[in-house]
Amino acid sequence: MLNRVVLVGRLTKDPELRYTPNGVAVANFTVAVNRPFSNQQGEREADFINCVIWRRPAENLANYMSKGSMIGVDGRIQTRNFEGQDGKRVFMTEVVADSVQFLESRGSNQGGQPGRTSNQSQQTNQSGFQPQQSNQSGFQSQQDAKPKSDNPFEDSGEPVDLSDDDLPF
Amino acid sequence: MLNRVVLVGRLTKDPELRYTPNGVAVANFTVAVNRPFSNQQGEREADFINCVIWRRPAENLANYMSKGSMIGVDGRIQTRNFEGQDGKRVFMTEVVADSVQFLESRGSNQGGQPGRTSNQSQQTNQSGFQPQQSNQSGFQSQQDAKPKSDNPFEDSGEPVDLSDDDLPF
Amino acid sequence: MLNRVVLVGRLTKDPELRYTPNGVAVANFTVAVNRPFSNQQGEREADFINCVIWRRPAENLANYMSKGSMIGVDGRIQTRNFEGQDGKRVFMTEVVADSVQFLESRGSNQGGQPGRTSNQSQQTNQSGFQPQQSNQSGFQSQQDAKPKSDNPFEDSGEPVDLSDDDLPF
Amino acid sequence: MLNRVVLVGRLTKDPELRYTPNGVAVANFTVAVNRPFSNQQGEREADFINCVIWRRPAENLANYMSKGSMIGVDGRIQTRNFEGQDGKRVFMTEVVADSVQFLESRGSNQGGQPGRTSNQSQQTNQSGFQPQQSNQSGFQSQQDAKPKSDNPFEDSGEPVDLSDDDLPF
DNA sequence: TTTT
DNA sequence: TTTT
Repeated sequence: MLNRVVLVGRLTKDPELRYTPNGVAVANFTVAVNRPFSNQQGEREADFINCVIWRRPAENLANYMSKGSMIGVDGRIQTRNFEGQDGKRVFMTEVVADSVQFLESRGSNQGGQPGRTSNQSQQTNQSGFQPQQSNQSGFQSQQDAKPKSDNPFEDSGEPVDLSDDDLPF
Repeated sequence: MLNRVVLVGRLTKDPELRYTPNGVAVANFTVAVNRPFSNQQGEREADFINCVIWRRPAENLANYMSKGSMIGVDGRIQTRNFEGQDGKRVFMTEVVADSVQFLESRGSNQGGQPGRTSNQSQQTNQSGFQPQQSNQSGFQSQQDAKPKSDNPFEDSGEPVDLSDDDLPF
Repeated sequence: MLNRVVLVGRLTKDPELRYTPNGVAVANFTVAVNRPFSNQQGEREADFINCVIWRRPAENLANYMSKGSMIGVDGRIQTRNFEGQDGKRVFMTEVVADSVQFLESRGSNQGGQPGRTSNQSQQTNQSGFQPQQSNQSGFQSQQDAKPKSDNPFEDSGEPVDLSDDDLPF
Repeated sequence: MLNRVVLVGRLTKDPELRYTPNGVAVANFTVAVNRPFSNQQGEREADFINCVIWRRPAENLANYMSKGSMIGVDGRIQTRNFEGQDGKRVFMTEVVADSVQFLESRGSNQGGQPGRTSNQSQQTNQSGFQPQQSNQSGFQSQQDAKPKSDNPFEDSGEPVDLSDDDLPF
């Protein structure tokens, strides 16, 4: 049974990185993909597609990409259902990403805030490692080492209420 | 912005064919796609993916495929939201199929009820046109002429409460 | 950089299973995919797409599928070039399959030769294990155990002139 | 029969725009897609995938994208064979693009030569229409109007030796 | 409950 | 609120 999804679009907000009780990283994010046609009012609409990614690539995504970043996603559609807070069954459909490609971080052309990894200007960045520059690579998150980061959210790695049952492997 | 989905799986129920007030055919269906791995209990789970298809291919799907039929779907992910019956906003994600491939109708190997198009045995079918035989083609619904059918559901073509706003073109 | 291919079509011949000097299984096969439109002569043409698959799934494919079998392929496009026998550089494009789905073996509906695994009638097969029946599963080759087989070609596993350089991992 | 390809990569050279004797535009181009893994020498290799696109999107591609531009491709694999100049049959595999997405033109971050559409600096471009800026859109070529251009190659539209038999519709 |  |  085949189940394959490929998306290219922009993050509607910063990815949300969490850790399962067992310490497995998982990031949720939403990709806005503009439709290739206009509606009857002549407007271009978009689809807002919920995605999840696990482990190392989850951390890379959270480190390098932020609201507005353009990414590519290769994955599969997953459906789940769970008890809602009102006791009703909630059905949800999301894309489980096998890999994510960093196509362009928000601000990469304007010298703005390049992701949440840094508050210094991109222009004066001396690190030599600038994953947020789309023109340098378009690399995939799976192969990237996890860089040192002073992002307290990520470093804390505090477990949240996430069952390992969601783990696809 | 890229948005591409390919699925192969089985219909969880007969496709539901409707017509917009303007007479445009639209079919809703759900595809069960078995996951390629087992969960922690060692069971194989499936994803149940809601799909829509418009116009002629919608009619072909409803005519030839039924619960249990294996199909291929080529399409894109669409998200919508609407006012639920309880006044709350409902978000939904579905696949809009560009084309559907008929891979095998339920019962095609066992001589059972081949779709809803006929109540005579497949063995004695003299029509010469047997779309439900996966070994004869694997043809795509887009190219197929709509055959005469005494299926009252399809012929009635009664308009239902469906806005043309949903039309993707 | 994204590179994703999904195919559903039929094997134009039996898969060719080989082993690298290191004993790694690799199978070459060609999938015929009918085009969804007719040419100017009103004929339906097909694309004949060369594919490779490695390791266990290669053995499964060779064991269960044969000329005429319908399969699904999920993979990526690979290009290579090598010195031809006439000293000229040969460029080739093929699909490297990550996984293959067995949709229907040739003969599964006609009771003919079901793959190369058996020369007895499908009707009288008592083995209880009939992977070539598309109606029983549509399972993926990755998860299947390699069954006992008296196929001399497969068992010999004789090394051929295949470099491990071709190995994608 | 399903046949779907999605690529994201960079043009290895400027697209080659031609016209059939009937005046139908067609562009050939090659996309380099870096592989997501290293070979045994620890080097990252790439696949160089030949593509074709027809009609309006062919002209848009040639107008806006050039060597080094990053694009997304949604299409299908096509195989053809023809008589080579040495009388031998040549088999070729290429991707027929249904649509192309402009992700980033070469030079869009460095202020270099932005495509072949202009020889003035990107900085001082007053046109208000800057398709080569990936940060402004990521629009698809299908929807774009063909802009006025003084590119002699494109304007001449001289017919070349291209059979309309290649036309996919 | 959305990106450019 | 699921297919084989």
